[in-house]
Amino acid sequence: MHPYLTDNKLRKEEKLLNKGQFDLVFENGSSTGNKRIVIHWADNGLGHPRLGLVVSTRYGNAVQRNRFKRRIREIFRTHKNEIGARDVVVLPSKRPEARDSTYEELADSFLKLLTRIEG
RNA sequence: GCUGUGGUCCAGACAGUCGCUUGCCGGAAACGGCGAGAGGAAAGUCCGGGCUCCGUAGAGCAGGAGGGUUGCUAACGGCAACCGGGCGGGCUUCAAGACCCGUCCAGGGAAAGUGGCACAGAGAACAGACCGCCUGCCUUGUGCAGCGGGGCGCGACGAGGGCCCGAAACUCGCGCGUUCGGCCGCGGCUCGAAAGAGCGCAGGUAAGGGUGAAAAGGUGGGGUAAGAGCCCACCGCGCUCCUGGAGACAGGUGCGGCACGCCAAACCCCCUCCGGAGCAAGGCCAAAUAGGGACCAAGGGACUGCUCAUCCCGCUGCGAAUGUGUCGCGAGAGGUCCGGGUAGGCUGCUGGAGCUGCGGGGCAACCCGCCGCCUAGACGAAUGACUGUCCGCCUGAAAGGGCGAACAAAACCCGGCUUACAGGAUCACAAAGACG
RNA sequence: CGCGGAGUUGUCUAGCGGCGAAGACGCUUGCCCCGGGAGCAAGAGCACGUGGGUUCGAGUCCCACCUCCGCGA
Repeated sequence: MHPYLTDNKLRKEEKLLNKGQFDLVFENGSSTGNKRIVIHWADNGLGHPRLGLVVSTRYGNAVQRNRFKRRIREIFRTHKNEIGARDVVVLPSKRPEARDSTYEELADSFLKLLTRIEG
């Protein structure tokens, strides 16, 4: 068991921090999504998952974009030992439902997509 | 009291759990403990500054910005007070002006130059005679009034038309009003085959009609052939002088009979201001690789504009028994240090034109003094999730249920402006004048 | 952070301060054809991003705002 999986923290090492790390996921990984969020993932061989977030300005203003990122971060933090050793990049869907989703709806979507990835 | 306008303030509160960024403390580290952690607009990036680097003798040209006055300010296109003007209202009055109240104003210059003023109208910027009015002349030229048509304007009008409804334009009709002028007829004359053309001439006159956004001062009186600032009074306007004011300006005397239409958010002129770039500025530390320089080690030369490559001599190793010389073969071509500098890291980075309270100055904007306080500093970029109590709002008869992120998030820092915003608190004003 | 440009019918563009805002494509109807396309003819079409201001008069000039596109570090 990797030590990062024994707690509920979210360190800087558990995030994607530069363009190279993002590009690896987009070029070598797979993707799936529903009407609220889209997930790209790829195995990273580190023994723990890492999270990346991409939210374009088309999603909304700065407050709405930050709120989306914080909620996804919270969901990732509380479920990170169910994801496996993967890099995961989460984007909001372009569908209008994505814009005013509640925290429960986002968490529900994320966990459903997670089972699809495991399968 | 209601309502409206403007200013100021708040932007649910408290407690807890799991997390995020950061300061201090402990620790070798992992990590732990204690504390701090978005806004009134942080936004738009529309102005102005600080700060940093670069440039710079001084001045000007070009370009850009501003524009009543005085003040405030680090500065401003900001703010305050005042001045002037427009609009609306009140009072007085026949009506206005003056006076009072509210509100708005990018509010220098059109007597420096250039340019524009469509349509209508006779004439539109050293104006202009269409009708009318007046005078004179002749070859005496639609007599006057009216009615109708046509034209034009108006209409909670009708029909058509019309994007779903319903308007507008447009067409037709109806009604009302209006029309300088034969634009036409009732209704003429001359010329001409007809179509059609014409139906006094020369002057004066800017009062009247009519067009227009605007017609070249207004009202009243005198005057005249009719008229006219032609003359006079008042008002307006311009100029001189005097007085008051810090000034914009205001008041007054005198003069001028009117010159100076409007547009500078048209070119332009005048005055004032502006060197450029921006924290990805700038500074410090500084890997790998490549390249530069110096010294040491053996390097030097030829070729070439220079470099590489190539060639020659030399060095080092091996071989020809050995030494000197000579010949052959092969290999090596490095080490140390220095500076620039990329990735990366650190810094700039938050204590400041700072905030609070009290006192003082000023009509105010704002300024001065003293006490106290420290209040975000991230960099794929920190505030999220959940629970409870109270509070507010919505719904409901109640119990209960729902909502509480409305707008919108620092990115070097300030001062403004502009724009967005659920709801709440609070203060000021609402007059002049009249009535009770 | 610093800048630039553009918003005019369904689409793409014109448009001296004075209009019923113009053109092409598209659309509708008719002719032609067995039918379609092309061609010819006729026709319809309430488009000046929003709000103020200057002016007698604004699509045009000025100011503020909104939206979109683009550039530099």
